[in-house]
Amino acid sequence: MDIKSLNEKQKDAVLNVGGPMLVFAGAGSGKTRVLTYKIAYLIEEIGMLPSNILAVTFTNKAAQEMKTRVHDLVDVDIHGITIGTFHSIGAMILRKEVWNLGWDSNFTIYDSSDSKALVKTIIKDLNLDLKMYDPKSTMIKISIAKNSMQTPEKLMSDSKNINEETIAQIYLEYNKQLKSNNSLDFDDLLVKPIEIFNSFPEILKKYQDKFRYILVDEYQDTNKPQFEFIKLLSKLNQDVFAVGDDDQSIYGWRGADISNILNFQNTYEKSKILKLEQNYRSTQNILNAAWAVVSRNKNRADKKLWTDNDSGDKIKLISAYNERDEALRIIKDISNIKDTKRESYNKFLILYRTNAQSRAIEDALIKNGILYNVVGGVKFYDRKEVKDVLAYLRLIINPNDRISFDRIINFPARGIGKTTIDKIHNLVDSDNIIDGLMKIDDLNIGKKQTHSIKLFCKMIKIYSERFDKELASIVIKDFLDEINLKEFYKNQNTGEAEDRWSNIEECISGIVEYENSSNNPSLSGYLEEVSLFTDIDSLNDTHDKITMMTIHSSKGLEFDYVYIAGLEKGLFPIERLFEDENIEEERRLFYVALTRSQKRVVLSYAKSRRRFGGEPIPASRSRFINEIPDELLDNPVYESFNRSGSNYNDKLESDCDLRKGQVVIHKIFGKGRIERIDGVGVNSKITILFFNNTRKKLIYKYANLEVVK
DNA sequence: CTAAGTCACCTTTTT
DNA sequence: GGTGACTTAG
Repeated sequence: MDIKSLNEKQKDAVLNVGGPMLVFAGAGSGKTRVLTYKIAYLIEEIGMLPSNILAVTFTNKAAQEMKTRVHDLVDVDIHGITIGTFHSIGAMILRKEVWNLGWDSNFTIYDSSDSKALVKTIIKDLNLDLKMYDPKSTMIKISIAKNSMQTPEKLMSDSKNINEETIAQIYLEYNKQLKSNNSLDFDDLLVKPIEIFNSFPEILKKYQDKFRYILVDEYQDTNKPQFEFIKLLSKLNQDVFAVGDDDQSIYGWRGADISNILNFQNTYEKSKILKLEQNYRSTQNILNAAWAVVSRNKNRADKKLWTDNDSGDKIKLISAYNERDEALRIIKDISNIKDTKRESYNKFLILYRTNAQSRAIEDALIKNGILYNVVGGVKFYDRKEVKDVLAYLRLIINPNDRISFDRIINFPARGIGKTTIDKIHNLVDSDNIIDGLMKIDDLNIGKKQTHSIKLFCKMIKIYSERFDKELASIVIKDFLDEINLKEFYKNQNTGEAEDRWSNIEECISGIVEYENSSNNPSLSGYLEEVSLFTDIDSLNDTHDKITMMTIHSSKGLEFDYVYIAGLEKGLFPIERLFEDENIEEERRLFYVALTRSQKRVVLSYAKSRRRFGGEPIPASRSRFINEIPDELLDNPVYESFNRSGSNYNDKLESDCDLRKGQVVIHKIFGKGRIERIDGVGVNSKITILFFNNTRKKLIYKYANLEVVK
């Protein structure tokens, strides 16, 4: 490894070993380089075993990248090193140790929709009003309690009224059922390891001895259990290397506590503090703008980024008529830069505050035939059809999992309705629902239903044995054949069903991919990977596509050209209805957005915006625009408004005009051929004969047709 | 019990 | 504009 390529501060951070250390690493200051060099240094120069190193990152993708980069830096085999997210490391520890708390190691990880489903059944079982205790907000309350490490008992004794008491009661029951389902939720992955460490000192000691040196990335976004986890593990050796930037703390709403980083020295006595303040990423103008914004915050550590880079382009402001116009103007600007500077689409990033904003932009990109990549939003593994298949796999691995059982006992339909399912739940008292059902001869339900249930259970049993012995990707195909899933979708004969089946096929290729990339593949390993997978993990910015995502997802990334859309009052900074508005966190979010850019930032806002597909609501520009000094803006007063931007007759639009005879895809009706077009422009009526032999007359601007080339 | 249709709610941000 | 929960006719 070549230490000479680091600047003085970075060298300090890398070479200083022994005792706790906190590095304030500003945006673009070479934080990842420091972390990878530090690990390389520990291994190559200090002689530490890779297996004694623990590195925590914020995403799986970051973990993977870090592994590869360390691998490239050292000559030693780094196979034994542990790099992962808090959640994946928690899951890893729990697979080994959670039997101490009464779970089986094949536990299922519930995502938020599973947790919500479980909360809902509990509210129903307790005969509570679903309006009063709505599953979603109850689940959020439980999650907040877990993340502040409050037990149901504590919540119960602290409760001031019957309402709070009931929440505590639901929480208690929720935990009980998680256990009998042999399942853990996301929060448990952080909290349960701590519970084990506190109850079994010898287990804690084992991990303290294993993880001699601990590195934590994005320390500003740690919450209470994460803070506690690191503190416990490092207690013996006091070798913690934390890297973060309080200005980029944007997960307060999820329990992240900025004081973890601001009070590092109180937690770890005799710790060293270092600041990386040279920015290698952005232009002077971008940094100045970012500074003007973030320096308004009161609750922050004292530091200031500087750069040797050129001043660069000024920040451009786009003022649009509405959200569709905003999208068009952004696309125009991108095409303009692409043509004049000969850039490819993968240099461009479009950011927004809420996922819902992506739709208008996506529509415009599709109409103009520009390829794009959207991160987040409706996630692949959250799609109904994919979740159904995963529920089968989860039940096969873990027959205690009633949430998955409920999901698929009657999918595809096998004559088991609500009444039957209720009876099953009342009759089967063993945690293992499959074994329980096999034992009972008379379920007090119809002959047909009994027969159907027995068949179902036998099938699950048979496949559970097969999955033990054979490769998952092979067994799953047989399994899907057996339940006739392909026919189920094919018989519906709609484009939508066809999409659903192709998603399932994609899911199967995901299993194959997993088996090829993992050195010890198993079905449960696959399921764990899938539960902890986030969209950002699969981001591929080498394709020639524009990338779009929320600002939250963009943390840690960099792009040449960054567009921040929807800078409007109420949208960004977002208006909170019931909570105090956390303007400082919103401002940090804006800071994160600005500092993603290497060359040029464009801010945009619309004068009216539709929400929930309803009527357009007038909007005004965000206060954040005013927080950037005029001299850093290209067009401070905002460009004079003319309607040409919102007309659809410019070059961009004409590229995708429809013609008779073309084959198009409609999201619901599927593929079809255009028979005739009446009228011109966005209001024209298009007659299409769809391939399922239905004929529809659609209006161009609403139909959202995609042309098949 | 099933399938198709209607309705309400939704939108902060995510592991 | 899209999803999931609930309703109603077979």
